[in-house]
Amino acid sequence: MKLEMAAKRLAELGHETRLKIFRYLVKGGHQGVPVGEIQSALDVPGSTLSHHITRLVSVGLVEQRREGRTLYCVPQYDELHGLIDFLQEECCVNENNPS
Amino acid sequence: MKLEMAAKRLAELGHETRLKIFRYLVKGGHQGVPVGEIQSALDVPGSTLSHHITRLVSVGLVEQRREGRTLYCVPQYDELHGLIDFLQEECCVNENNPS
DNA sequence: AAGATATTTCTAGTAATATCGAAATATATA
DNA sequence: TATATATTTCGATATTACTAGAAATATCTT
Repeated sequence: MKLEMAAKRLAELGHETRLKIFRYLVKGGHQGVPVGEIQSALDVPGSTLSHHITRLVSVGLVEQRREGRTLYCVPQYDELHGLIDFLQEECCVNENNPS
Repeated sequence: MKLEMAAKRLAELGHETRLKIFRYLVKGGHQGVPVGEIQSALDVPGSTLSHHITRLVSVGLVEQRREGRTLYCVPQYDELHGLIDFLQEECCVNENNPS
């Protein structure tokens, strides 16, 4: 993952409401969670929720799938793991080797 | 880790310059890296760099240790791992169990 | 003490983000 | 077609963050 993308994703997760949303999705599993369920579970006004979900989608951490009137939000586990790997990349390779 | 703290830490990492700084520190190991080395390695103006380091310190992702005129920045690996664990906590526990 | 080195604080202009009610859109059902 | 449900878009305001030059502080050396 490029640093720019990693920073964007971390920034989106770095907001209490969005982090709550994302964790709720991660907990929910691969089938995804309807927007309406997130709304009642987390008690966020619709317009605010929609804004935050749009941002998570915009950086690829969430995708959406429509079934009739219901929009499911699906967390992108691969991107999450890529982000985690990025944070630990080259960990300590310069330990005791001051450049 | 509380959600509020996790969000704060993610937000600080969600900035290109700060993420570069933090990764440089993570790579550098437990002894830490002098501010001046970060400055020349990443080519950031001193006042800007100081501002970003202060923010990383303020959320506990970095600590500092002074040796004479030199300030070493030490990444807090435990906090990083705590953050990573937080992101994966309860992963998929509701898979196929719509509430 | 004077000068050099390392880093921070101050300051201010600019830009980005958060919030949520109201209105709009999309889809289903009667 | 009319109504209900699900979700988004619009719009306006308020708050917070980014940047970097200049000045200040801290420590070391001579």
